[in-house]
Formats: sequence, C-alpha cells, structure tokens
Amino acid sequence: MEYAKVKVANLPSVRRLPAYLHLLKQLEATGLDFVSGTQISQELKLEPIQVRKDLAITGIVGKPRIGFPVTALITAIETFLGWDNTTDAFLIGSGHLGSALLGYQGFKEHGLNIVAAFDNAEEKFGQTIHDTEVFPLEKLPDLAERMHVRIAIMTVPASEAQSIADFLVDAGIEGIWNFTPVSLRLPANIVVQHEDLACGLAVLSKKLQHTQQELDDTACNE
Amino acid sequence: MEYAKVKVANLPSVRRLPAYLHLLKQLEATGLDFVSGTQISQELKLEPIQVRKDLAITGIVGKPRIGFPVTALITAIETFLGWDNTTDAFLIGSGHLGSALLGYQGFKEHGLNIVAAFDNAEEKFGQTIHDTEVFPLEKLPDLAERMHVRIAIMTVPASEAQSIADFLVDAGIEGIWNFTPVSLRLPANIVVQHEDLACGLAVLSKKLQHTQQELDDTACNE
DNA sequence: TAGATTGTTAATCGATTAACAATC
DNA sequence: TAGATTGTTAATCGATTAACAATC
Repeated sequence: MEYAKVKVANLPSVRRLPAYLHLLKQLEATGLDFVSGTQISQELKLEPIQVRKDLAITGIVGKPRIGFPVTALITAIETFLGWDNTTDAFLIGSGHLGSALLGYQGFKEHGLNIVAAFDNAEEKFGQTIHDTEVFPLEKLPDLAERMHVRIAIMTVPASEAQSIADFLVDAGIEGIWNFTPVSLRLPANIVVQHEDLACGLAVLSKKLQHTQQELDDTACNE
Repeated sequence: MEYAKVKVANLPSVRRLPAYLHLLKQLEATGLDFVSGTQISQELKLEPIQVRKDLAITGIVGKPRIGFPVTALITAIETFLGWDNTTDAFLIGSGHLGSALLGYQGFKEHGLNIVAAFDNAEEKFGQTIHDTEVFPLEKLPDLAERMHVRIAIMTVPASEAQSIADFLVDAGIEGIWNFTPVSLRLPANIVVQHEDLACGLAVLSKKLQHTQQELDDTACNE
C-alpha cells in the first residue's frame, strides 16, 4: 500500500481551533449558554465569517439570531481534534525544554499524557522530573510496545535528532512532535509536526523591523 | 498618526527562513562554498521553485548552473531577519517554560539576548536561573527605560496574561512574544507574536486521526 | 413581526507552482 | 558548447472574504 501525504481539511482552521477552545472554556465558566460568531470574532480579533467557517468544520450547528451553544461547541471541537480521549506519549530528551514540557500541565487538558521520559545520560536514569520517570532510551522499544504508545515528543540536541528519530520509527512510533530545528527524513507514513521556536522569532523580528522603520520614517518627515 | 497593521511581505517565506539558515550553517561547517536551490529543496522536502522564491526575498543573487554562495546566503538571511545584531529582551514569568527558555542557548544565535527575568513571586527575587537574575515585576519599567529594552517574552499564567501585557506596554515595551494561550488586546502599534503550543498539537492530533483512519480502512478492506 | 445571525454559494486575494528565457 | 540552474512572468490552487437567502 502506498501512503498518500496526509491530507487534513483546512489546516489554518485547525490551527485556530485551540484559541476558540480556550475562549469558550472561559465563557462556559461564566455560565454563558450561547455565543455568536460575531462575539467570538471580536474577542479573538478575527473576521466573523472566518469564525463561522472555522467552526463549521467541527460539524457544529448554530441557531440564527442566537449563536452557538457553548458547551456543545466545546465538545464538538474536542471531538474533532481527538482531544476527548487521552493519548499517551513519550518524551525524548530531558534537558531544559524537555523538563519544561514535563511540567506543563496544559497538555492533559488537550488529551495528551506524557507517561515516560527517555534520555541517553546515565545520571538521569531513574530520576523523576515533575512526576515522570526518566528511562534509558534503549528501553523505549520494549515500553512502546507494552504500553501501546504511538507518539513521541522530541526535545533532543539537533545533532542527534535524525538518528533518534530513526530509532523511534523502528520502535513503532507513528507520530513525532519535533522540537528540534532539524528537518527529519522519515518514511511517508510517519506523521511529523515540526515545532520550531525560531519560526515565530523570525516573524516577530521582521515585524519589529517594520515598526522601527515606520518610526524612523516619521522622524525623517518631521 | 495612525498605525497601519504591520505588513510583512510573504509571511510563510519568512517563517521558512530559519530552516534554511540551520541547514546552510551545517553545510558551511562542511566547507561547502555553493549550494543550489535544488539541493536545498531535497534536504528540506520543499519544491525547488519555492526555495528560489523564498531566498529571493533576502536579496541574494545566485549563479545559474552553480547555485548560491553559502556564506553570503547565511549573511543575507540573518541581515534580512535582523539577526545580525543582538537585541536585548526581558523574560516575564520564571515558571517551567520560562526557565527552559532562559536555558535555551539557541536564542543568542538568533540575535536575541535575554538580559533579565521578572516574576511576582517574592521567593524568586534575586535568584539566578541559568545565569539570568530574577527581578520583581515592578522594577521592569525602570529597567526597561535604562536598558532600552523593547522586547518581552511572556511565559506567565493565562489568568494574568492580559493585565501583565498592559503593564508591559505602559512600560514602553513594543514587542511581545506571547507564550500564553490568551489572545491579547493591545494597541495596534504593539507587535505581538503568539506562540501557542496547542496549535501544533492540534495539527499533529488531526493528522494522526487521519493515518489511524487509513489503517482502519485498510483493515476493513481485507 | 423585525432584525441579527447562521450557513451557503460566489468573488477575491495571496501563496504556491509551472513555464521558460537568460546565463554561467 | 551543452546543460543545469537562476530569476521572471504567468497559471493554478487554496484560503479568506463578501454577498445574501434562510431562519429563529
């Protein structure tokens, strides 16, 4: 069988769903029953039509004049993203960033549960970081099979990223959340989500250049 | 004066530049003088034409048949992003993620230097996290002015995000790298880069659903 | 009823991709 | 010279935005 490149309908919409989810949970906490796309758009600084289109992919149906039922909308988004059931994951590389992710409580809210961490550094074996035990990387294949874990979060040094990724795939890992700056070369059936902080920093830097530019221009014109 | 929404040419291209930079530095380390867009595209799994378009925004000029000069291309990207000069930044909120970012050495390579951390928790005042001192948040306005710091990295609890952001803007901060899940409401002249891990997780979750779907479909057809 | 909001269908906009002449 | 690669101009693709009938 040939694996087609995974096609996900409207990726930009999928990326915006967590922002809706966060807002909706806040609104739910205040006891609100219904919210209109217009209200949501104002809170998140989006176009009303974009909100309606985004929410439509989850299958939610709203009431004209009234808006969307808040609780049902939360459920619809969580179900759509598969965040209604908890998925177990491994974390590979217990350095600074890895430790921070182990301490981040927000993942559980998104259906992700880090059940074990792995490292190559002997002095870390058996350590517990934020209630998660660190194992030698070599034990991963066995544990992955026994615990039926399909997802790995990679926070390892760039120099080791490719070889460790290959090792993970051999061990049956199907999805990798890649926090290294390396573009991994893996079989087409492996799902890789590249999370590179430098991308966001590039955009921030560029936008700041432009505002600085504007200020300079203004100064010149005076 | 009215501030127009900051317009940055071809944002997707800007986001890809750090990946080119990382690869090019690797190639430079091997002593390579020239690299073609075709070679780069194979390494990063992109279309050759996309590589050429992306690199063109930096102003680099290549040689037909030969490719692009590696060192000059690195310089062109760094200059384009403003990463050739170091910019000082503050980090607000020294929890798990904040500490991890303080320990992350990669920022310096991208022209970002975190000179001080701030927190509201008294027990952290005076502490040093990865060689960076933690100050009371109330000292920020004074230090921002004296040190001419324009950029803040926000790793604070969601519940405090908006009020702290307002405080930062009052203190003269012009750019905020926002690691909270909150959509901040700030004046239009403030540059905000929202870095929400949940966005990437949403995409990963959705893609994994699809592969699982395919596997289920295959199983059914057998 | 009157009117705000939904959801659909069409138009616009911008990014990606294709085609190809210029060039080293 | 021959041919791979660049850079430009045009075509395609997909996401965003607009328009508007349906509806509560």
